[in-house]
Amino acid sequence: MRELKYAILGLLNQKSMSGYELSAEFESALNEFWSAKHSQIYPELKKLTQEGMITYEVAISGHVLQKKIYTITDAGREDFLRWLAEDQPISPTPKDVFRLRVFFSGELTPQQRRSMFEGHLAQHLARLSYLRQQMNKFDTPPGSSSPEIGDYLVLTGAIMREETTCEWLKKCMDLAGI
Amino acid sequence: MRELKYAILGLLNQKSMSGYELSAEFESALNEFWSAKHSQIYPELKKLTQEGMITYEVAISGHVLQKKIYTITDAGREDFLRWLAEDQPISPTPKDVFRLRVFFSGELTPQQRRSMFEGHLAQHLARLSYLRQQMNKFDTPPGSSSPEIGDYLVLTGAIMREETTCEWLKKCMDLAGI
DNA sequence: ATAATACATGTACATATTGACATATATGGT
DNA sequence: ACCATATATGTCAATATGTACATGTATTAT
Repeated sequence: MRELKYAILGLLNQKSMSGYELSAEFESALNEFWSAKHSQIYPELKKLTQEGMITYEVAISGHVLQKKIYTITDAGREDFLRWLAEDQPISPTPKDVFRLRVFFSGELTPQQRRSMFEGHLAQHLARLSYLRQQMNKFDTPPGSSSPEIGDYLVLTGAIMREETTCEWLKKCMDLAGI
Repeated sequence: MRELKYAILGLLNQKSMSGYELSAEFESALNEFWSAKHSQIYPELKKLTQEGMITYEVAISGHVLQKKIYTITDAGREDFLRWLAEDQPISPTPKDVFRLRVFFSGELTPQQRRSMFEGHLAQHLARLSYLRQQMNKFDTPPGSSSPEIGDYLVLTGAIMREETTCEWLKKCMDLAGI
C-alpha cells in the first residue's frame, strides 16, 4: 500500500518539483496507470515531509507568489528503491464499470447495446489515436539503460491495451449481433 | 457512482440470493472486473433494503442457522435498468501498480528488472490458462439474446486482455534487453 | 467423536479517493 | 484596464474499500 507515496517519491527522484507540477505529472506522464488530485497530493507531501522522505525550499513565482519545491532525501530514495525492487504478486483485476455493464447487457435492447458499444469504441479509438501521437516524442526507441525506457515501456503497453480493447468492442458488436 | 449498488441489483435481478452467495459471485463470475468483500456487501444490502430497492425473506439452513434471501423489487429493477441504459463516458484508466513500477524501472539493475518481468509473466500466464479453461463452460457460443451473452462477452474480453498483457511483458523483456 | 472447512452475518477502524469549498497571484490577450 | 486562464496551496466532507475483529452453525472427512 501507500502507492501514492511511492508514485510521488519516484517522480521526485527524477526531478525536484512543486505540488502543482506533481499534479500536472499525474495528469500527463502517469495518466495511463495512476491518478491523484491535488487534494490528495498536498496532504501526502506534508506527511512525507514529516516522515523525512522529502524536504522543500520556498521559491517565488513572479513577485510574491510562493511555491514549495520538494526534493527527495536519502532516506526517501532508499525507501523508494526498496519498494521498487520488492517482489509483489499481481494485483487483483481492477474494477471496470464498463465491463460490469457488458456483463449485464443481456437486459438491454439491441438498439441500446449498439449505442453502448459504439459510444465506447469511438472513445477508445480517440484515446488510441492520442497515444500513438504521444509515441512520436521518441524519435528512436530509447536504449535499455536510457532514463526514458520506463516511459517508453508503459506507453507501448497502453497502446497495446487500447488496441485490444477496440478489437474486443468490435467483437462484442459482432457476437451480440448488432 | 454507487457501482456496488448496481452490481448487487444486477445480480439480484438474475436470481434471488443471500449476502453470502452474492459474496461468492463477486469472487467468481464478477472477479474479472469487480470485487467486494462481505464487509462492504452486508451494509450495502441493509441500505438497499431501507431504500426499497430490495426485500428479503429469512430462510433456515440446517436446523437453526438463518440466512436472508434478498429479492429485487420493481423499484430496484427500474433503477437498475435506468443505470444500465445510461450513456456514460469511459472511466479514467484504472490504477495499476505494476505499470507504475515499470515506469520507474530504469532505476533497477538488469537482474532486478528481469525478475520483475518474469515473475509477472508467469502469474499472467497462469491466469490466462485459468480463463481459457473457464471458456469450456460454453459448449457453444451463446446466442445474442441468451442470458449467458454478458458472461461470454466479458470472459472473451478478459482472455484478450491477458493475452495482450503477456505479449506486452515479453516485449518489455525484449526492449529492456534482458 | 472430532477436526477442518464451508456457510452465514455482522461491526469497527484505517486508509484511499473524489468533489467541493476556499483563497490568492501571474500571465497573456484584447 | 480588464478578463480569462494558468499557477499555486490548502481544507473538508462524503464515499469507497480493505483488514481485522467477532460470533455462531452446518457439513464432510478422518
